[in-house]
Parts: sequence; structure tokens; C-alpha cells
Amino acid sequence: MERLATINDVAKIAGVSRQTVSRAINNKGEISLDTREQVLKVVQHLGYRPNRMAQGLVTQHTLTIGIIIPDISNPFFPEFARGVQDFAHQEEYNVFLCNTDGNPDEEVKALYSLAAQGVDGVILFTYQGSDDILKEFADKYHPVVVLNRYVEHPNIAVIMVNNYHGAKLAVEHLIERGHTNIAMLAGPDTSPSKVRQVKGFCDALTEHGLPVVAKWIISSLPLPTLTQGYQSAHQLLSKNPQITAIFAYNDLLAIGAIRACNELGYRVPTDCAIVGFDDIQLASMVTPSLTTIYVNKYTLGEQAMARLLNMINNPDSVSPSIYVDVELVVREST
Amino acid sequence: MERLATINDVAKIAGVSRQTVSRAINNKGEISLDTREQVLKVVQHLGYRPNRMAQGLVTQHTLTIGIIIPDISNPFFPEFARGVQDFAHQEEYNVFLCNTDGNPDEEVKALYSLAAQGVDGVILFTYQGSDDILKEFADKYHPVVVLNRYVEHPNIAVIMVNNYHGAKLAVEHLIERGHTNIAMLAGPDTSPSKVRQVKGFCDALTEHGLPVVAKWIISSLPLPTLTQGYQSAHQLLSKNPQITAIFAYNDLLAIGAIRACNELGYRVPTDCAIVGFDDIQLASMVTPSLTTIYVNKYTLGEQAMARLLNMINNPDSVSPSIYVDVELVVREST
DNA sequence: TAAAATGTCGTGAACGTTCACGAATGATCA
DNA sequence: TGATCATTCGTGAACGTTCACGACATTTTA
Repeated sequence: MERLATINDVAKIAGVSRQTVSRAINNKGEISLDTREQVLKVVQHLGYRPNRMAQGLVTQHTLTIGIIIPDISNPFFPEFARGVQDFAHQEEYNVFLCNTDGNPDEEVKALYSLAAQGVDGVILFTYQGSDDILKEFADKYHPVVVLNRYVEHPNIAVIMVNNYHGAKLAVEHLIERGHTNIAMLAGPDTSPSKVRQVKGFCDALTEHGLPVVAKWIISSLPLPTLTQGYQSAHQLLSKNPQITAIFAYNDLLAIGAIRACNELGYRVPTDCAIVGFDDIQLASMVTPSLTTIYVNKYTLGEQAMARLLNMINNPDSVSPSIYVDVELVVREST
Repeated sequence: MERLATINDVAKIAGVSRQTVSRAINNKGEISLDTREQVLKVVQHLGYRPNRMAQGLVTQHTLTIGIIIPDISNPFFPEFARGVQDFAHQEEYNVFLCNTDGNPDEEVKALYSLAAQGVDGVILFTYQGSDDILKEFADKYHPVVVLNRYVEHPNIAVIMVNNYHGAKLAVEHLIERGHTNIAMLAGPDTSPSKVRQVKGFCDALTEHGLPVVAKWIISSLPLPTLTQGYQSAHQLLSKNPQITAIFAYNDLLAIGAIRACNELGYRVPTDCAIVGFDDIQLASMVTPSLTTIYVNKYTLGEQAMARLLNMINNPDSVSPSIYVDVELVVREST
């Protein structure tokens, strides 16, 4: 591991000063075309690359950002992360990835670890902690893009998936198919998107003159996973045989519910129809394939990164909230 | 965004020098217990965190590493990445993630982008580029852990999944089930693990007195994806109806093959048995569920990170190659 | 023609931390 | 008692880069 070339090495060989080299590679400040070319030749020859830590120390910009998500193993997030990363790399940014398993303590740890690292901004998905901590962070450190949670702060941008509308689409689809006894596998109580989704679910029912049965709305704690969906659906259906349709907070819960149906001898969709949310890749691969609400996760990631970049480069601009819309995808499970 | 507290702020308030603060937080060098406690109180109070860029500039260590993989959307990699990340965070390291889509140019770009970023090391999965580039990188920059490819270099550690053995297990299982006409959906030609796997496949056949039919071994280019598996299997089975079993390079190819079977009216496993490789979560969720070769992806990630840490901390130690073994998991597809 | 303006480049300082060294204090020993 | 040692702490330098400013040569302007 030999020593890497520094800006001084380049300067010495090119016969100019550090500053001139800096001007040449950053393409700013006054420099003649001739010397610029000369310097760049030497840069090329030595394979010189500016040390990002030294740059970061003086400019207070590191060209890095962080993503904080519950779990990259959850099939929703890889696509989202790719959206962020592809956009980021295109803009010369590198990306840190942190998993929290939905644990608020871990979220805070990740937040401050990234701050000490010197990231230029953070993208935060399904934040469960307190607004105050987040606002304090945004005050003291860097811009933040938050997904699926509303936080009002000049240094925080919000992107919301339209869970409310998605839930309505799902329930209306089930009602069209003739279902009247519809249950819901809801998300974790701490999740704000869960609240909006439940509201859409209830509103759709009442708008069609159907009663809302509180006992048929089951929260999934701590995380909306396959086994959670399996257990909740199992309990729900064996206690309430009159239920003929289930709407789930996400596809994992829905797929768990399908398994529960199979085990209880319910046929999907004949005996019990099921609708998921997110349209992860798995949704079209299971049997029966899953009717669900499509969310463009990759684009969501790109948008989040675009917002963050905008905030980094224009610190004083306002960042209005964005709502991302969703679509119904009908498959075999309804 | 107010200015962050620096070591000098702490020093001033605590009434000591920078160096004493440094000694207190890094818990090294001689310092009395009293002053240490005093300093740490101030650190706590100010919420001081050492600036990693300043640290990195002088120590040449950044407490960051990079992972380079083809695609985090491929279900194999999230679990692997979590293994790396969990271990890394536990050791106070942060992790950069780069996707290359199997493109060698992107691999090199990622490698040098990470080097400029100042990572302490790199974990490289399914590297497709030339040995020379990698060796030059390991010479000039930092230690590298390479998976599923053999590269001899003092600054490069190698971890291999035992594809050869896995392929043998799969084929022997099919032969036990009475199959004699077995085809293979192989990986991309550029992948070294593909070569070892094909060898295991062929050896298993010949050891049991069965002929190897070259035409029945199909490479998947450029990437071993669902649609690749579907197309290859479709073509293979419609041209060669005598085939009764397929062994696939990975689970995605295998699941694509299941779909092709369904479409051609072949029943799995009655008309055509299928074995995959990797045991991704999806494998147990599809219908019929997939017999496959289990690889502990999370542990693989942990091991890779452990090797890398060891190389970072003990630059002169030798790093022998590791072989990670695999197991057969029998499910409905055979 | 002298003064002002422009274009090009270099120099010292700063970013926040650690390292190598040295200074001061008190304890220990012959 | 004077010398030696261990313990504890502080000071200047360095890491590699950019920023603010100034210097110089050349061109433009009054």
C-alpha cells in the first residue's frame, strides 16, 4: 500500500502551485486553458484523486448521504434503495445504508452515526421516533427527507405514499367483487401510514353503507412480516368465519394470510379474497398471485434523492410535501 | 444549521487541552480518572462527536468500508448485506453500498469511487473484471475480500461458496429420485462459481454412469434472472421432451423454470423435477415450493466483514481462503 | 502617458483531529 | 538531600484540501 498522490505532488510535477491544481480539477476560478490542460495531464498520469476527507474538512460537504430503513431484507426496500443509489451515483454521491429493524433507538443511533460521519443529508423511511429528535437533528445537522410521515420543519422534506387512496381502491375493488364482510391486517400502530390506510379502509366501507367492525382490524406488532400475517389471519378467520375478504397493510402480511387460508382449508379467492399493498416482486410469483396496490418504489427512491439534493444545494428553498399516487393491480387472489 | 461542537470547545469548557480531550474520548494515553470523568461530562453535555473527516485525515482510517454487488434487488444480496452491515455497525463501521449490474466497467468505477472516498476496505461479490485491476487496487489502496473468485494476493482474502459440492448434492438427489435425463440452467460464463458448479454437475453424472449432454447445459447471459430462467427452460423443454429434471444455478432461474413448466403443461415435480441454489426466501413461498441448496447468506456476510476487519487491523497477517459449505433442502419441486 | 481594470497565479491560513515530543509535578530511591 | 522515575498534561506540527487575499503582468481606459 504505497502512498497516494496528493495535490502537492501534482503541483510539483506540473510546476505550478496547489491552488492552480485545485482550480484545474474543480474547473473554477481563473485559470488559462493552457495551464489547465498541462495540469490535467499530470493528474491523469499520476492517477491523482482528491482526498475526500480533506475536501470535506474544509468545504463541509462530503458528497455522501445516508439512507435509514427498517430492513433491507424486506423486499420493499431494495428497489427503493436502488432508486436512491442510482440517482446518487449519477451525481457523484456515495450512499451509506443503515437498518434499524423498526427500533426507534437504532434510528437515533443511525442518525447520529451518519451525522458524525459527515453526510450531507439523510433519507429516512418509516421513522418511528419522536418529532422533536428529528427536528433537533435537522436544526443542528443536515437536511432530511422523510417518507410516510408528516413533520413540519424548514430543513425537512416530506414524501407520502397515498396510502389513503390505495386503501380505498382496494376496498372498493373487494366490494365490487361482492364482498361485504371485509377485515384488515393493519400495520404497526406506530406507523403513520398505517393510520392513513385504516382511515381509507373505514371511509370506503361507510361510503358504501357497510359497517366498520373494530375487531376485524388487527395491528401487526412489532413488524408487518410474513409470520405476523399468517398468525393474525389464522386467528381472525378461525374466530370469524363470516369474513370473506382481507385487505392487508403490505404484501408480506397478505402472503402470510394466503398461507393461513390454505392451512384452514379456505380457498383463495373463492372462500376468502385477499388484497395486499406495495406490489413487491414476490406478489406476482406466489400462488395464487396477489392482487395488490402498486407503488413505484424505484421512482420513490429517485424522488427522495432528488429532493435531498435540492435541499443540499439550495439550503433556503422551501420543500413542499409530495404525494405519490398508487394503482390497483388485479391478480388471482380476488 | 448551527456550528457543531469541536474538540476545542470541549477543551475550553473543561479547562484542559485538546490532547487531553482526545485522550479522554479515545481512552488511551495516560490520563487520570478524575480529569477523564470531567471531560466526558462536558462531552456529554455538548453532545460532542469527533469529526470523522478530521480523524480520517490524520489517522488514515475512516471506519468505513464498501460493498460492491451486482444488484441489491436480487433477493440473494440483502441478506448478505445485512450480515456485513450488522457486523460492521457493531464495530463502529459504516458501510457504502454499490450496485454494478454485473457490468465490469461499473465495478472498476465503484472500486475507485470508494478508494477516493477513503474506505478502509472493500468487499467484492461476483467480480467480473480482470485480476490485474483488482491486484493493482489492492496494492495501491486497501484490503479486499473477494467472494466466489480466486485471486492470489497478500492484500486480498478469498471466500468461496462450495458450489461444486452443492451441485453434486443436487444432482445426486435427482438421481436418487430416479431421474437420468437431467439438464442444467448454468450461470453467466464470466462467473467462476458457474464453472465450479458445472464441474460438480458433470462429475456427479459421470460418477453415476450417466452421460453428460453438452446441449443440455445452458448459460444465462447476462444475468441469472427470473425471465432468463423462464426463457431458457421454455426453449430447453420444448426442444428436448425427454428431459425430466433441471438443476439451476440459482433460485431465480429455477423459479423461472417452474413458470415455464406450468405454461408448457408440465407438472412439477411429476413431469419435471427442479432444484435451485441459494435458498432465498422466495424459494419456500412459491408453489410448488423449491428444493434447493441452502447457503447461509447472512453468515457469509458476517464472515466477509470479519475477514476484512482482520486484514485492516493486522495488515501483515496472511489470509487463507475459506470454503463455506452448503446443504440440500428438499421441498415440493422434486 | 499614467491610471485603472483585467487576467492569471501563488501564499498563508484554516478546517478538526492525532502524533511526537517535551514540561511539570510528585513519588521513590540511594 | 539530590537524582531518578512515573504520572499526567500541554504544545507545535502534520494530514490534504479550499478560501481569502495579494502579487504580478498585461490590457484597457481617460
